[in-house]
This record gives sequence, structure tokens and C-alpha cells, in this order.
Amino acid sequence: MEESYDPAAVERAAQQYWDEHRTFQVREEPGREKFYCLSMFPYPSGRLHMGHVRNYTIGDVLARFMRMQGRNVLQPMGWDAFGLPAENAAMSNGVPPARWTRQNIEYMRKQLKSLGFGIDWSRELATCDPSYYHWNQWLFLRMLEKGIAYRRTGVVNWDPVDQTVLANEQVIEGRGWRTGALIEKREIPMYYLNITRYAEELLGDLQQLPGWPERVKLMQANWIGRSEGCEVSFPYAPDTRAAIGAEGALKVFTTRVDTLFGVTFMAVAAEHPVALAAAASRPELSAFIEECRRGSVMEADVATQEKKGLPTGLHVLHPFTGAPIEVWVANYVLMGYGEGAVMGVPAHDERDFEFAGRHGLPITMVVRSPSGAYERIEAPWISAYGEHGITVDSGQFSGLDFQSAVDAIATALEQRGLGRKRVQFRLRDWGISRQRYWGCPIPLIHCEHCGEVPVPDAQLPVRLPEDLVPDGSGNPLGKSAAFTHCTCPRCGGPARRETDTMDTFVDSSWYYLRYACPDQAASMVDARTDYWLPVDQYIGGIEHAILHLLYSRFWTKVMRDLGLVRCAEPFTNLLTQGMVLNHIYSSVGADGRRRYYNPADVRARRESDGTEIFEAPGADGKSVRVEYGGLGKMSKSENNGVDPEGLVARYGADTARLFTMFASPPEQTLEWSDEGVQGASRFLRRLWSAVYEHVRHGSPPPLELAGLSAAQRALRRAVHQGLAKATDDIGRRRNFNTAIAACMELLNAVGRFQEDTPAAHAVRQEALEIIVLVLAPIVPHVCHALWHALGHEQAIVDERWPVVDTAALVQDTVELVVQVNGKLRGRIQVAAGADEATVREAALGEEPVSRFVAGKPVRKVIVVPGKLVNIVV
RNA sequence: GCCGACGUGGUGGAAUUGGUAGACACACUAGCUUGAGGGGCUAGCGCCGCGAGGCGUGUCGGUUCGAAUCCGACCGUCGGCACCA
Repeated sequence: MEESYDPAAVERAAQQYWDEHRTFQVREEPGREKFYCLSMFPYPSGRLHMGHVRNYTIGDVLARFMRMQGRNVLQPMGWDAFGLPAENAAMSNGVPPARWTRQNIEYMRKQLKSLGFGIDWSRELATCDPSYYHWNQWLFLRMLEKGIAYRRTGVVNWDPVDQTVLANEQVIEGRGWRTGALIEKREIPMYYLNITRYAEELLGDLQQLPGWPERVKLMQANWIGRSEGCEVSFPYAPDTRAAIGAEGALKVFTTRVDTLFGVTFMAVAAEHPVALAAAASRPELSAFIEECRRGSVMEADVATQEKKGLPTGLHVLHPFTGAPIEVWVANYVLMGYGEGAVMGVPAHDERDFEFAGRHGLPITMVVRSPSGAYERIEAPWISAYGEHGITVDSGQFSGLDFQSAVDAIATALEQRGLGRKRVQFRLRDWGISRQRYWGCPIPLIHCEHCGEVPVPDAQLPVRLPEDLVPDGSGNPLGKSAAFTHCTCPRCGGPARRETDTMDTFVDSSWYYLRYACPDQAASMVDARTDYWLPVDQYIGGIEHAILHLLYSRFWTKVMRDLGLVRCAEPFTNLLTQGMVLNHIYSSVGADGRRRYYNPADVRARRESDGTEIFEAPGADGKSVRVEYGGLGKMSKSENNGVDPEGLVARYGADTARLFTMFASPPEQTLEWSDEGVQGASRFLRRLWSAVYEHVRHGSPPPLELAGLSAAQRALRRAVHQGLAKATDDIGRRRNFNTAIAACMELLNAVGRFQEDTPAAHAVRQEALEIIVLVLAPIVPHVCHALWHALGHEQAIVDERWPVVDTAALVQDTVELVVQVNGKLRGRIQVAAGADEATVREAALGEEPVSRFVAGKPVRKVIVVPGKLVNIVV
């Protein structure tokens, strides 16, 4: 064994061993319990970032831990390889997205390997490979057959200069990011997946996921947004019938049909047919609709924008009183939600209240507060106005509580054919069409005679040409005759291929299934998924808590219904790791633009008056005063990233892994700290020299438990207590930081243990072995070396997790804390099994305690066995 | 705006079921090591107080013998909001 720790040499040797022995290649072993450990696959952006390191280290620790528990562990890796960044890179440097992506994959795979993750690389896949996206297309066609996939129009951001569709992130303050042009909403035909058909099941099955964080399940439940309410039709008044040119009714959905008699106006979305009909004769309305059309499609913008509206001059009739109600166009009503129209009840809905106040609309109170919180409705709004109560001034429905009113009104509406009870979901169908090049082609052909024709299975996959370079002006696929020109599979005539590609969420909705059988050329998945699925542990960022996870759950259920997989839920346990943060430093240059400085380049200095200032080398090499902007997610835009590669080069992979696991528990944010990294490195060096010092004295005799000294017994107790804690921390709690802290305490205890007899040597050997075994999943390379140094032939990766010796935990006496009136006043030592009377007497006799109790009657004594005594006086 | 989380020393964090607040580390201070480079070791380290002791987990209130933990209100920070992945 070398005297000093050389991470580079140690890591090279360990990685070489795992490679040569194909340590992490696994196959199905029907008799053996499996553990499928999956981390969210990365987008191949070019280089690994610390978020990846954190994510994959968590996965690797669990995978290696479960392997030591004897499980058949699958830990695969792949690439979420389609997406917008490849197109952006192509636009700025002219390299085709395919080449850029594949180069990035090569580089990042090397980086992943350098970190020593125990991955079965024989299963690697990339979603841009035709052998993968073939099955996106195949399943899309099955969905089309079952009516799960369908076509309708959808709203997109349209850049009129580039003649192209933009992603939300490409729209900055209403303008295109490249052109600066005002973005319009435009309706275009798109393909949708009918996820709402599964809404009830997606919601209900959340209860079958005890291994998911509550907050994620809650977010999903809110996203699905099941609400029970009532559909109500307001028949068109004659003016509306005339404007539209037909009979009909304005349909709304409401959860508060008990307030139906408080309706004083109706509000419809700008795109609603009634709005469009009214606009024909009203220029100011048509201008307003145009303004709404230019507005953002994002919910956050819609919810925060000023609530504006304009009357249409048209009316609908109240379903019971027949009174005319004016229809308004409002920018807070969205065509995509519900019916694109709402009934306005300003007395009992805050948003309607605000709208009515602004436009001078009447407010009619129709619910009385059961607690008497209000007598009439007046500004400002108080939340009691929106609470359930007893109906008033509601004709035959007056005097009813909420539920009775809803039931009675719904029944009456149904009798008149003007409404019914209905469940409404907030969840909308999943639009998967993207007007982009670097994605999976949608396998359809448009024929003048036959219309929309699916590509026959035998012609799949529809291959994406890989030599195109997007220039920002629309989808290059549309300009590629070689791609678009085809023959109609039905009539054989000339036809045009669909140029839209699929949302990349499609790619990531089933990759975890394909890992079970990546070499299967004849089908999407095969029986091997029955062995490996569901994923036992899924690990990824909290930012995917809703969309990716919901889409994957949906996709799995569709595949189950098609008989392709057996499981209904793909991920049994979910761990959502927090973001990696670092400090942000910036300065505003002479040109008025803000520049960001990497924290590694910033130096802190104290002015003579004690204020702290920060400086960094500027572009010209001269020192620039920079301001501190707090902590933020590591990002390119704020230049506060830490490059994992440099970290590994400087300290080794084990230090990088140890720091990311030690700095905070996995679900919380992780704050970067160079000093913390050095601390991690120092600990590994101390561990190394502790083992070095120990083995220098030769191999110890076998451990004899009889006749150990008190200090030896104390060390063994500490070791087995620490082992029990670390096992629970990793295996159940998934708190790696406290497991590492336990190991640090043990190493400190070993350092304090000074005995030098053969028996002491044996006890120390046991202690060091347990520390090394416990740390092996976290810092596998150094433990690989230390395990051999401790005299073992077998590689530590193939060892079993150590077992707690419960006999070592037994104590003769225990320390109890003594409180007087809940305040800590002393400590006592009592025999482990002492009865309450003994404990009580010992507590009252203890010096500082007796002083606080003296002269006062003892009212109560609470004894918590093994913990504390509280004397109440 | 809506939904979700978080808030504890100078710093990251620990306290797992309501029972010793601050484990473990970082930083800092002092000392040792004649190995002064990002080396090693020892000790100290919540705040106030000479001390006895008092105070202390974002703020205010409540429940309890006992609250960082439970309840209510408020303040602040962060994440998601459907075409970033």
C-alpha cells in the first residue's frame, strides 16, 4: 500500500477492474430479486454539469448499496438526444444537429465513466437513433387506431419575420428572441394525445405510490385538477341568434352552480365564436380581440396580467328566469380551458368581483354567510364572500345549503335540457406536434385523394434526414423535397410527408422500458420488461415533478392497455433531488450590459471601514469591482457553474462524489463550496492514512469477543451503532449526508483509540473494515483500494453489506437528562433497566436539580425511559 | 396570480415518533510541528453575562409537563405553471 493517497492512480485501477470484469453488466436471473435503479437520462448538451454529477451519484450510491444487499441491480444510461439546443447550436456554428449531438454524447460518456458510475453500458440508447424512435412512431400509430391520438387545431407562438413557431422560452417579453418581432398567437393543426381519457386513473393511482414524495403527488393531483361541477347552457337571446345566424346556447362549466341566480354577466375568451360574431359589427371589439391574440399563451402571464374586458352587446338568457345577460369578452378566459366561457358571479367569485368592479357591473348576493361574516357584498373583497352558505334570492332554490342547492339546480337544469352534473379536469390533452427539425418524425402522409394516411408499419421508421442545418426560418424538413415527397400508401399517388416532429417528452416517456431490451429489433419491448419493471428507484430533478412523470405514467398505462407491459405504474420509488446552487457575481459595464463572473475568479476583500467588496479580473485583465447577487441555480447565463471535469482532475471522482453527498440531503438544494470540497478531500486522505497506519503493524489476530477491555467494547459499540445508523440512513431514509457524518465520527473514534495490543488491533481492523464497507457505495474507488489493503482478496464491489452485532450495542448504564419545568438542569447515570422510582430518586438527589426543586412541592414527574426525567414544580 | 416547497450559529447542515438544539463538516482563533505550497496535529468556537444564570430555531400568537418539530396568522426565499429539458 502506498503511504499517500493518489486519487488518479486509485481511480484508474478501480475503473479498469470493473471494466475488465464487466462488473455492472447484468441479465435477468428469474430466481433472484432485482433492483432497477434509474436516473433521469441527460440531454447531451456538451458537458456534464454538477446537477448531473449529483443525480448520478445518488443513483450510483443506491445501486451499489443494493448490490451489496445481494440484489441483481440494473443501472442503465442513455441520452435524451432530440431537442431545441441542437438546433440552436446548428444555427450558430453550422454543424448539423446530428453531428453535434453525437459528438456531445461521446464526450459526456467519457465524463460519466471518469466518475466511476456502475452503469451497464451495454444497454446504452439514444432517442435520436432510428432503432429507438421507430417505436415512438409505431406506438403513435397504435394510439391513432385507438383514437388516443387525434388531430385538431392548437395555439402556438408565431414569429411573423422568421415565419416560424417559437417555444415559450424563445419568446421574451412578447417578442421573438432572434428577430425581436411581436409574436402572434396562431392556430394551426396539431396532433394531440388523449391523456384526459386517463385523468381519473392517473389521479386515483397516485394513492398506490407510497414511495413518491407527497409534494410531487400533490402537485400532480393539482395539475390533473379534478373538479365536480355542473355544465350550464345559457340559450342565445334573439340578438345573439341573429349575430351568429343560428339557434344555440352559451355553455359554461361551474363548480358553484348554487350561485346561478347571482350571474350578472357572461365572459368568453377572445377566440370564442360569440366574441367573433360580435366583433364583425364592432371595430373596437375586433381590435381588443386582436390585442388578446397578441398576448401570451402562458398561464403565469394570463393570471398576472390586468383583467380587461369589453362588452359584445350580445345577450344570453338565464336558464331559469329567462332574464337577458350581457356577454363580455375577457382576457382572463382561455379558449383552451373548459368551454372557453364562464358565468360571472361577482358576489361570490373574487375574479368576477374584480371584473365587475372595474366595469361597473351589478353585484347580486345570492348566498348568505352561515357564520354571519357579511350582510351584504361591498368592496373590498373578503374571502368569506366565496365560501359556501345558504342560498337566498334564488327563486324556488332559496334557503338551501350548498350541496342541496347544487343537487336541486342540477336536477332542474337536466329536466330542462340546459345542463347536467359533470366532472371537469384541469388537465388538457397533450399536444405533441412540434414544427421543428430535430425530433422524431410523425409517421403520417398527406394525400390529396386519401387525406391523412398512416405510414404502414413495414415502412417504419420514417427516418429523419441527418444532414440538414436549420437556419431559424421555419422547419428545414419542409424545405427538403427528399423528405416530403412520397407516395400515398393507399392510392399510390404522389403525396406529402408530415413535417412536424414529436415533442421530446414522447422520447422520455418510455426509455426506461427500452433499457430492459435495447437490442430488440422486432418489437418495441419484450418479456424482459416483465422481469425488470417497474423501476424500483427513480432519481431526477424536482423540475420534472409534473410533466415528464405524468406523461410517463400515461404512456405506461397506454402500453399496458395494448398488452405490451404488465405494470400500471412505471416508478415505484421516486427521489427528487434538489438543484445545485452557487454564488452569482456580476457588474454592469460601460455599455450598460450586465456581465457575470465565475465565483472561482472572484476575490473578497475588506475595505478599511469593514465593508466587504468583491473583485474579479475583467476582460482586459484589470480588476473589476463586482456585486454579489446571492445564490442561484448553476447556469451558463449567470456564469456560476463548476466544471465537474476540472474537479475530478484536481481532487478525483471520489472527492467530487463525497462532497455532493455530504453537503446536503439529496432532496434539498446543494450549495457549492470550494472549502467543502477540500474538506471532503481531507477526509479521504485521513481515511487513507488511518488504514495505512493500521496495516503497517501487520495483520491482526481474529477478533475474540470475550475479554475485551472497556475501551475496546466502547469502540465496538460506537462502530455498530454507527453501522446501524448508516444502514438506515442509506437504505431507508436516503440521507447520505448523515451516513457520511456517522463514518466521520467513527474515524475520529478510531483515531482516539490508542490501545496497541493484538486484541485492540483486531477491534481496530473490524472498525476500519466497517467504515470502508459503508463508504464503498459513495467513494467506490478509494474503498476498492483500501479493502485490498486491509487484506481482502475479493473486490469490495462483490462484498456483502456488514451486519450489525446487536450484542455490541448493549450498555450497562444509561445517561438520562433531568429537566425541571422543561429546562435542562442536570444529568444522571442509572442502570439500563432501572425502574421509575429509582430514576425519580436519583434525579431529585442530583445537585443542580435539587437546588431548583428545593422548597417547592413536586407536582408531577415525567419519566421517558432511556431519555429524560422532567420534574414539574 | 395559482400550485408546491423551504427558513436553525459566521457558513453547509444535524436533531428520524413532540423529549439534551447545534451531530458532522467548513470558516475562524490560539497553540504545537523548523515541511511557509491548498501539509499534519491539539484545543476553543450560538448570543449576553465575571459568575450564578438568562436568551435562542424567520415574525407574532396558540396547544403541551415539554415545541425547530403540531395548529393559526404574517414575512421572506426558491421551484413549477403545459413548446427548455
